[in-house]
Amino acid sequence: MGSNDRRQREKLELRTKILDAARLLFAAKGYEAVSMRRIAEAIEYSPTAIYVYFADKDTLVRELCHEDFGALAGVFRELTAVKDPVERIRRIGQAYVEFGAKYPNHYRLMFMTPKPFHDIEEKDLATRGQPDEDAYAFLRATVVEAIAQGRLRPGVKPNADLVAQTCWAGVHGVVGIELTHGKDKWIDLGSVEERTRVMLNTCSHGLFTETNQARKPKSAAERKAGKR
Amino acid sequence: MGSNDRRQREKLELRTKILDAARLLFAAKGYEAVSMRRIAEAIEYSPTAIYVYFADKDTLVRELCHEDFGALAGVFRELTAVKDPVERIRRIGQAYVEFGAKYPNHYRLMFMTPKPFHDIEEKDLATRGQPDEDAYAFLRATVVEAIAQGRLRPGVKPNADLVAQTCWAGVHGVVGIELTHGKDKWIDLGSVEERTRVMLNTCSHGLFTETNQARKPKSAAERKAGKR
DNA sequence: TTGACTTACTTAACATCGTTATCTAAAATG
DNA sequence: CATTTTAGATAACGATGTTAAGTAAGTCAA
Repeated sequence: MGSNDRRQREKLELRTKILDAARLLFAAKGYEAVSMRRIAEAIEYSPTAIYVYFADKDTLVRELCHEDFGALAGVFRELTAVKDPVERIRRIGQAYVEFGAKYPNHYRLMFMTPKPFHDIEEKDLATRGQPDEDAYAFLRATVVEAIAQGRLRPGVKPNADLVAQTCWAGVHGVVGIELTHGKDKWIDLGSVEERTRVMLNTCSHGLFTETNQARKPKSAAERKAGKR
Repeated sequence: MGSNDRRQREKLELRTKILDAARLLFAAKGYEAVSMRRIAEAIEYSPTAIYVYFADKDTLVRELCHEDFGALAGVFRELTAVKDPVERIRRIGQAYVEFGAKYPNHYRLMFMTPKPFHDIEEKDLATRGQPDEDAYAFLRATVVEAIAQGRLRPGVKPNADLVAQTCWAGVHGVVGIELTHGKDKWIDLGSVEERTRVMLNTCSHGLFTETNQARKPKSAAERKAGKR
């Protein structure tokens, strides 16, 4: 029946209206500043109407973040074009920091707040391990590629998770410091960009071998190993 | 007058009683779980009595953290004994992660929560730049030492703040991931210890030169440069 | 000793929050 | 047309941080 469709469409409309109103408040003021009553005021409904669409405040805001994470996923997807895995890792890190700096409140909630309980939902389980969807899996896959190409610095344990998590921790730390101390005056923080660059250099040199070194096409070793 | 002294002593007693009660709640359950009313209940006073001693909840808990940070400062102080600056940096990082893992709630508040406004108090200004008191200054001073000894990896900009902040960001990221994703199931996290080790190795090799390399006592370069 | 002032503390209240229970009215369904 | 489902509203509960106003005791000068 057509009217049924219309009702569902209207319902979806209000749902996105709620999300949009919440997004504005959340982006501007953070989690605490978003209250059900203020969202309700913005959309001109009663506060409890929101509970028809979202179980509670937390799932609402998480849903919001989940949506906005499409942006980051999109950037990551584009990075598939970067052939050199180590260079791709650098780009991933750069994109990650840019995202954190641009959406501090989203970042805080997604990466700096322990998830309550419903951490593993069907959705999460479904996208688990697919690089296009799961940002960590994408990083990990790139590390696997780098390891396969023998790009690990000698002495580094060839554990993809460990290496990926170290890269992640590096940029995560840069974002974290920026978000919580970026406006402090007692510490002499440079620009995020520069700190990111130094961190990426550190990870490159600390975990991997130089691109040139491994790719030098005229080395004796390569000529010996090259099959193609 | 003696009775006046007694009164002041009693006042201090209640103050520490408040802090102790708050400490228990805070360490166990975190900032949100600490409510003025519950503290009041624990110390058997009315909730508003606390406001005689602390301006608001935030300053109370920050004061608490400030006290407990003596532990970290103490560990740092002991590290002065480590002669090699790069090794000392490693130890600083290790102590930092251990502190974060041991006192997650303290860590969250001090390093993962933007300070409201009163960031710069007299106390902070007074201890500013003294390595014994200011953990960051201690790290920075060690980096300065390392740079002075020519231990920076070629290509790394000899900016003490930049290098120090990169080391800090590295371990800060390790702690951050541990605190917010340590109990997640969707990600394959190894032990904090191992991740810390890899991160410290990464920073060592990414930012500094090998201890051996710079200290090898029999190299021609050193014999030429050595004055003593 | 007395009277004014100061300090420590309590009671009551305000504004806000997330959330639930209960109700109403409209739409979908048989 | 009667029944059931649904969307949404009103009112309320229990909790929060914080403030205003009151009280009782201590300090101190005359």
